[in-house]
Amino acid sequence: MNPYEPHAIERKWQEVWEAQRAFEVPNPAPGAPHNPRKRYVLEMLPYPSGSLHMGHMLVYTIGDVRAHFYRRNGFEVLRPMGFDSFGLPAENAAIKDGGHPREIVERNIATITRTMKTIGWAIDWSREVSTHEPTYYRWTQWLFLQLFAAGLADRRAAPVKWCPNDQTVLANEQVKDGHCERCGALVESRNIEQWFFKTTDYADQLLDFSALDWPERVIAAQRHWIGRSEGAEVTFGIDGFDESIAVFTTRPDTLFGATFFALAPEHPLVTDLAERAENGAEILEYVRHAGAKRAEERAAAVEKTGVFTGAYAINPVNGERLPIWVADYVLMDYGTGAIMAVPAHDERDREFAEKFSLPIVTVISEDDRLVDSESFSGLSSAEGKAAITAWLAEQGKGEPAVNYRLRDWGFSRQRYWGCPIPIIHCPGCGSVPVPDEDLPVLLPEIDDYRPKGEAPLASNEEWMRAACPNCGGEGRREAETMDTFVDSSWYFLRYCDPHNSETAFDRGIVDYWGPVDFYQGGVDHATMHMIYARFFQKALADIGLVGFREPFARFHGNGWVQLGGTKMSKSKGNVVGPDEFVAEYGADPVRLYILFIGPAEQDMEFTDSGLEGMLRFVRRLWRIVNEVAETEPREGEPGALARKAHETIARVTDDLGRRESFNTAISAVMELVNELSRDVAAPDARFAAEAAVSLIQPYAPHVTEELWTLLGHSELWKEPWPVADESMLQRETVQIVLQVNGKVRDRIEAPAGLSEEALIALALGSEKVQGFLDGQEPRAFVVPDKLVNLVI
RNA sequence: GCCGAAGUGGCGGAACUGGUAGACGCGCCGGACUCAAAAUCCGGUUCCCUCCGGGGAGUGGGGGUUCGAUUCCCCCCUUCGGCACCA
Repeated sequence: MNPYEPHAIERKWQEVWEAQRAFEVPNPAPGAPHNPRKRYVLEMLPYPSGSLHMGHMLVYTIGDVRAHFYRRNGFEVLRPMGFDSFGLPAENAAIKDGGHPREIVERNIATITRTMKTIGWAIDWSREVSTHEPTYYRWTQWLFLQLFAAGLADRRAAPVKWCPNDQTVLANEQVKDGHCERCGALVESRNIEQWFFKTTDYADQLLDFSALDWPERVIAAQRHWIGRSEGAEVTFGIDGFDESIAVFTTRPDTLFGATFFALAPEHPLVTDLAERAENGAEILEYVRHAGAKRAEERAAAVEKTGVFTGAYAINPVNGERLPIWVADYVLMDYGTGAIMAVPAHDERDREFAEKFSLPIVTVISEDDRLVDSESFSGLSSAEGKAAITAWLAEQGKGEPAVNYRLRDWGFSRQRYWGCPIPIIHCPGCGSVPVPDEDLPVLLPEIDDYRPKGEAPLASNEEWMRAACPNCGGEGRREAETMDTFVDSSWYFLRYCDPHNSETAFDRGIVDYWGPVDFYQGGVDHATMHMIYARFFQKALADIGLVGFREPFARFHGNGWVQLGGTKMSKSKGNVVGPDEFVAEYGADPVRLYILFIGPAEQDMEFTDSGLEGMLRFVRRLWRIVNEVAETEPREGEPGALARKAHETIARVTDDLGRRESFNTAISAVMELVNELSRDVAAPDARFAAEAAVSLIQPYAPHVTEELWTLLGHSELWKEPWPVADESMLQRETVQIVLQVNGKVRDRIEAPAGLSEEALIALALGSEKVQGFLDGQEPRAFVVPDKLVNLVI
């Protein structure tokens, strides 16, 4: 028997696969219909901002097991790979380590690719793309222009989040707890002109998850992020003035309980009111003070603050005068920036009312009925909402309204390392698209790309000057670049047709492969990438570029891989990559172990001793299969071992297919190997060995390929997935558990398929059972072939 | 505060449809092999009691449904994750 030498074996088979282009898959002929026997297996593409970590090891091994499993089950499997190489992660890494982002990124891509190949993942490398390559971002620009032409992208002034450290605007989605999602700096609010995608146009469509097989936690996160609220927009007059102010409320049923009115400090009416107020200076001082506060501070304020304007709003339902306050707990960028305050039924309004001794009027009773609400009294809260909204509409003082928490996606960045926005600003014609034939707008080389608060490209005067494509006059290029999430919003479409130089992708090819059947990645992208990509897909479908509206039919989130009890992170310096482990143990044991630790969707702890245990298993498998190959089997009928092998085939097939339970499939094969090890000369030992090797192949493709050869076969990766023989799953005898009053008292072997009566008779015949019956006549509950419970 | 996920041996976890709780692995204990060790192999390993036949308890806590509950229902506790002055 040769010793198990993982590195030699792995190199050998990787070379065979590469020479055979084993995992490349051709595109369909033009006009081919959608293929139901295809599987698009995809994992989120990596940022090449460093090397691979154990989280990548997990994600891509999950995808790899799926790719092998479905390929061997006769599906045409598309399993591509690429790099999300533009954007802040790569640029910040470049700034930190010195050098040009392109050099850093391309060096990292080379390193990562090498690692991926030593791990032996079954990737179609012919489809590799990197988002920073002009051949890719040309089409990112082109798709942007399609959305721009469709009115789904525009440039306008709006309140946005600004990271003072990264010196750029951030999308709402990229702010976590008031801090920059990338660098952790406290984020500021600014009102500046920005490029937006109109994600809010798709808010309702994005709330439709009916076609998606996604984990509840991810759907819940998106639903909450989009945050649809139904209610009414109500118009309040202002006593003594012509102006009126609209408010949004989800509780029109509480309108009779409004006791004051509040405006956000940024509300345009505040300056008007301040001019006419005796305490105008005080009001303006409050506004200035509130504006200086960061959003985080404002939210964290322990006490409500505000200032009275001296003006009064008129409650449209009863004509009551409500004092108008300015208060910074009212946000300008939600609803209308003004609220009717109902302290009895809103906690924040109550706090404010208590602080400033404003009245509190209860209008909803304990049993959820309207009280003190004139003719509406007695209605339930739900009825009241409808009735009051209808009445307001009749009077022209309000209408039903819906508000969303979701904001439009601000996607322009004041940074260098990103896809240039292909727009020329012309004093006469406005924002003019760069014509298709002039794409891509290449990202120019510049010396100083560090963030400086305005777009670095703006300092390249030569590049900035461009003729207006419309009038030929002197224009200036858009100097901002796109958020990296734009690049990753369509990469899965480009993978389908990666070398197309005529267009971003051929619709027929994309419709053939799409949507992604299995998407795998971190749930931390639930409210960022996963929303943006859904928006893109829907927009592109409406433009007519694709024929399906959801990019990822199925999604599975994976947990964090922890090492040494703490979450691995660069800042803690405890990141150990797969490279080291693979170099020491070989790829197969690491691949097996990362999936064996526990359920893939849960956080897991990667331990050296656990990995060594897996190495033991692989060596054991090696030894036992070798012994089987070298041993002449005894003559005889297939018996218990063959049955165990068929049971294992059934279990592993179910685990990898329906259940997506990758850890238990390994356990099942271990059981089979344990059984086989007890008798390598059994008549069915060879069958059991072949089953074990074949079933574990998706996890450990190298060692199983070698063992498969040893067993006298070839090319296991092409071998059809084994099928369990149903007749072998039927046992002739079964173990019957005998219970008395629900407690196990005996276990007996009995022929399978006995009637209830026969089983009861057997149970009563057990001496142990008799001892617990005290001679009484029991009632019996029977689970055929399994259990008899006798109750006295 | 709201939403989501989860609590099972010393540890990671298994038990899929209400039917043998603890598969598989780590760790630990014992044995074989060895001059010895490592490696490997074999056996044991939820806890408590035991006259060694066995008996009792047990899946975060409390209640309920059921012949029977890790699994279903109600209440509570804890941990992790998302969102959070969103009217």
